[in-house]
Amino acid sequence: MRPYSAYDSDTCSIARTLALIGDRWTLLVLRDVANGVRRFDELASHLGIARNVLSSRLARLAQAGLVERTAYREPGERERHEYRLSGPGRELIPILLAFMDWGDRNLAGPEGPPAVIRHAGCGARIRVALTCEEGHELGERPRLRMEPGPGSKVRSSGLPNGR
Amino acid sequence: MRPYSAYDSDTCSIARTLALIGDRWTLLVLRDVANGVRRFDELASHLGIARNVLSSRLARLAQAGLVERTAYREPGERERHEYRLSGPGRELIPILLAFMDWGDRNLAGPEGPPAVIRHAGCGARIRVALTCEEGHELGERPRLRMEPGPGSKVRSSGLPNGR
DNA sequence: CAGTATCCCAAGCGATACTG
DNA sequence: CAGTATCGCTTGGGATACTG
Repeated sequence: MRPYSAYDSDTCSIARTLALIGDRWTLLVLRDVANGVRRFDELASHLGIARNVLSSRLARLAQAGLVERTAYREPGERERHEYRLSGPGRELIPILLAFMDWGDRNLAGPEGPPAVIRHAGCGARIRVALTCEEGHELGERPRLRMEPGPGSKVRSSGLPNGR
Repeated sequence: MRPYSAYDSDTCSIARTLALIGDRWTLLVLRDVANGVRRFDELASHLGIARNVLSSRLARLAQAGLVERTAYREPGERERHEYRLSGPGRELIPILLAFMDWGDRNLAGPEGPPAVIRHAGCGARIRVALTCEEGHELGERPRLRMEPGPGSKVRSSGLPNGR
């Protein structure tokens, strides 16, 4: 069986996702949009991001289909635009919550976490968990095994340095 | 009730975590280390990362306590070093799996996912899921509510632009 | 093999000015 | 208000050379 490093690093869902949203600002933009910050200026002001950068991030997210840019008009007002998560965009929420969970546990001060996520229906806290499709409980230190999938790609090691 | 944008953007577990591991390479380094790639040269070669950058990332991760750098010596060999995830580092695994899950669903080609994670015990696939502490099932589009926690911080809007 | 140090470049970012 | 365009800088990163 091949070692992990025999497989191409870029042909990996983590690497691919990172290439799309793995820069300094994108995840924070998505966090804000997920929390109902919908207008350009409000995003810019809350995040403290440069306007051109925000513009380019929103454009990329819209093109990738993670965010929808829609026009609307409140009575008496002129037309405005707003940004919302699309379907695939909402599927990113576990990523945001996984970051939040880790930060809460490892980087929060003694006061406690800066924010709490609750189930809107019952008010209980939401957590990110790993589940086994057989239904087994996975404790704190689950034993995982990674194996190549159908889309795996072995590294073409023709070049001198194996790249 | 204050809108989300009234709270400081940096005082957020997502922002804090991102400040630590949210650059172009760190998560990939962690992915490799989590998969048993333990030696410097193997990491450098597999990732295609510049050696100085790898060096600085590993140093930061070691200092933050996410990765442990240990010396060891195989019989007859000279001393070597290896990198492994520490306890807090292993807690990052849900983040990695959340990225992987999203990429599998949204960025994989028709062949299927490049890799599969299984429960070492039973061989069933592992998924990332959101759970409610009351035990409610959370479907595809769970209704979540974010509320300020004890460590929340309202934006100090003394400056002209509200920063 | 396992790094560290140096050099240089380019992407990414911030500030600002401008347009609908 | 909601962006786009331009400019200049800073920093992250790549290549390479060097040391234990």
